[in-house]
Amino acid sequence: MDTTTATRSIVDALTKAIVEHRLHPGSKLAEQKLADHFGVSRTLVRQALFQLAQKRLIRMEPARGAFVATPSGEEAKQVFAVRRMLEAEMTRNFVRNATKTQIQALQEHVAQEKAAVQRGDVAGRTDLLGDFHVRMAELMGNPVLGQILGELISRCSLITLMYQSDNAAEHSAEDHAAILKAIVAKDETLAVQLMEDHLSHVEASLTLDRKLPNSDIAMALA
Amino acid sequence: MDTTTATRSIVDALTKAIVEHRLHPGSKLAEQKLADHFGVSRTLVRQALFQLAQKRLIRMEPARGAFVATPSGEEAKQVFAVRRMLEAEMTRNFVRNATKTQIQALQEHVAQEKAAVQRGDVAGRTDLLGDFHVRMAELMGNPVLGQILGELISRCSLITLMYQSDNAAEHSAEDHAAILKAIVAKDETLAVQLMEDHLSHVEASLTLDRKLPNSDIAMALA
DNA sequence: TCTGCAAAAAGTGTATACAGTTTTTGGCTT
DNA sequence: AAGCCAAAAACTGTATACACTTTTTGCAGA
Repeated sequence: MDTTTATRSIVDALTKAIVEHRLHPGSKLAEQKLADHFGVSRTLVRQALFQLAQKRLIRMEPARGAFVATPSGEEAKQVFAVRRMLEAEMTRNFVRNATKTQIQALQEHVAQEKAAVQRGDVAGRTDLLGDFHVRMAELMGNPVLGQILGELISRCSLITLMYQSDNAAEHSAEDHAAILKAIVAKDETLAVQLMEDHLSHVEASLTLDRKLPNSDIAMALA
Repeated sequence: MDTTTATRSIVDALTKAIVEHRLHPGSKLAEQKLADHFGVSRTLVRQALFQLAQKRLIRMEPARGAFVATPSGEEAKQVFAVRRMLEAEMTRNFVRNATKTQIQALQEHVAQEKAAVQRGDVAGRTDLLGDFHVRMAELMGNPVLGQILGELISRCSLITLMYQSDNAAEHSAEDHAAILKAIVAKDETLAVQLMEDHLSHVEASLTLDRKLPNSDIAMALA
């Protein structure tokens, strides 16, 4: 197993746990415990933690260790702002250049989303809803964009968990379907508009102005 | 010295060396040599290398070590595409929201660029030309955007080195001045257009279709 | 019972050791 | 002289050791 693979699997496992909300914002991530759990030494765990810190999914405090990140409302707004910038243009390019096969791939994806929503599969739904955006980026043949968006979307999962007020996320699947419809109709302006609206809706459904939602509390309970 | 600080200074030193072209694409970065040079153990060097790998400034090959990255022409195009997406919108927002103080800050920056160009300070010039864009992002009060752009711009430094045909970079200072003029005039459309053109010019000045410019050669000579 | 403090426990930060792999070296054959 | 193979050197990947810091524990005193 080459060096990246071992570390990579730890990064992936922790990312999944954070994004799927099995690890709560503010939780302590003790190196030895993780090492025992994964059956490796602290060395590999530390490598993984540094990578997660760079992706802003955790934060590291000197001599105190790693904690699941607790993004501020400010940061949340910034993340959404960047997403709107990227995804509006991405959508525009997609309408212009997408092949039938690519559109079909997205249609299948949206169908999967609907299925997950209908059977009440929360974890799968969250996964798929985020993947819709990453998928689109990848289909555009721009992995650089795809990776950046992927990281922003991971951060959004954390943000959503921390600030979600109602479960507006359920409407996302419908938003995606509407966007796709505009894409099929080659209506560039509408598709872009719907994408921007979609992201704004998600952001608006959060109560980003809440005062330190639960970071201290979560840490106290950890 | 907390853990991040030691590693951070190594990351910064290596980033600077790569961006300023003192380390050429494809060069081997042997851990022990770096450790000796910085007066630390391989542990900290490895941490730094992993961070640089995540920023795509180096690549790590299993059991073979770290090498200064040799981005492909494809990747270069993708990086520029993402930059255009982000910076077009950034410019638009800047025109709308920038305060006089912020505009003044940019004007001073452009003046510094001109000075560096006139006195033939290549290293300083390269630095400042990239910083113009990062500065603008930071002035917008969006550090998330600033960090992403900063990383893209670092990658562009590498790309520019690998593929630059003529020294069109010298025109960048003029481009910046023109963009700023449009910003001062509050001409949103023009400013955005000039920014897009500027990035396209830089990209066009590169010969991205060259076949593996020098990666093998550089590695052979390393 | 509550506060304060010191000792112990747990945890992080860095260096080093060691196993396994890749690269280099040097001589042997053709 | 060129090519090839084996031994040596160099290097990476992971674990462990150890110093130092933070947190917890438990007891003494008010």
